[in-house]
Amino acid sequence: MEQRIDRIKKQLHSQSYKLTPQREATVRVLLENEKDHLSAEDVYLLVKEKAPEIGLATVYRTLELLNELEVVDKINFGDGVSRYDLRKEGADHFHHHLVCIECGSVDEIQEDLLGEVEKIVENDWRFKIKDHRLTFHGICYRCHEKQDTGEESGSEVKELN
Amino acid sequence: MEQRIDRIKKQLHSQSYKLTPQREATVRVLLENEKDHLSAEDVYLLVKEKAPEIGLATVYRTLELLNELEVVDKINFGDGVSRYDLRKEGADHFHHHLVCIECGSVDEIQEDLLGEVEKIVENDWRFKIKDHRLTFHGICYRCHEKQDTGEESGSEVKELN
DNA sequence: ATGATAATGATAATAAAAATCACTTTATAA
DNA sequence: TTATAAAGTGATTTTTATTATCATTATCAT
Ligand SMILES: [Mn+2]
Ligand SMILES: [Mn+2]
Ligand SMILES: [Zn+2]
Ligand SMILES: [Zn+2]
Repeated sequence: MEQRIDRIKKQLHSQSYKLTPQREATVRVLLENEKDHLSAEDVYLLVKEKAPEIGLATVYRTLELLNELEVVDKINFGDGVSRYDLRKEGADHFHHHLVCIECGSVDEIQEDLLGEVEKIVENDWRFKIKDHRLTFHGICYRCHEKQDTGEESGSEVKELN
Repeated sequence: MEQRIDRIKKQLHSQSYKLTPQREATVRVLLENEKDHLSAEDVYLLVKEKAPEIGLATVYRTLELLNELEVVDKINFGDGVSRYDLRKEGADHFHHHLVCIECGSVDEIQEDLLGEVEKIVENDWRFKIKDHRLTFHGICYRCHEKQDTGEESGSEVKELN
């Protein structure tokens, strides 16, 4: 955790940005919620708990900055807000997502899986890939099991797409 | 074209929706711009040319309806607006996209390419895939060539992500 | 210290999408 | 047909995520 923050600090410095208290608080929230997919508003509310003086604009600016530095990836699941996803350190590809249309859960796939596909795209379409977004929509394993037992779904998720 | 509209008409009727003149005009615009990725506003402006009395709200409602019927797919390239993409008839998967970070062009890949990947996801994550979104960000072949000759990019595209 | 620059927070502005509502068109049934 | 309900429309307002503005504060280099 501390080491991770230190490396982000260095990364900021290398582009002559500073790790201000507000930025650090924001980064900490992201690290502490690594598995989640927080919106700017989500981040704002969480940061406020430890740094109540922070402004929403600063959170937006920080997230934008972290996105430029490729510390976070900005992603849109089609529910009307951008979400910010901490990029795994050293990962050379953005991980993939499984969005459950039943319960709204978002699971992650860290495995690349696209190696062959990307080769084909680069060769056949002469397209130099810099990044990708891959999201599957479907039914997660939890909802499969629930359906078997006829249990309730218990979620309040905005309709996707 | 006419046959396609007829099939969409039947599809609407099968769910007891009507193909009103406004809906037909909207569908025609989508068909005539099949290769583009129009926003609701884009569609509105184009429909107005042939049906000037149409309202923006109706266009939004029609696009939402066509999305439910899986006639169009709603997609977000990270530039702040939803775009509507006519689904190829009989296609059982949503096609993929190549977004050029240099010139903003969006090219399409109709080939599936994900067969093996989806098998792995369904087996290893026990996730029943219903749909997917795959977008590559990078440099298109046109911009590659331009870079060789040092030519100008000539685009005014909102920053992606 | 001093002046320059970067960063912040409050607030206003922007704009895409959704909601509202009066009105019109279409379907249904007496 | 007539009337009654339902579906659809267009103008408009409302919502809300994000961006822009701007005065103030913190940081850095001389
Ligand atoms: Mn993720
Ligand atoms: Mn497309
Ligand atoms: Zn689920
Ligand atoms: Zn290009």
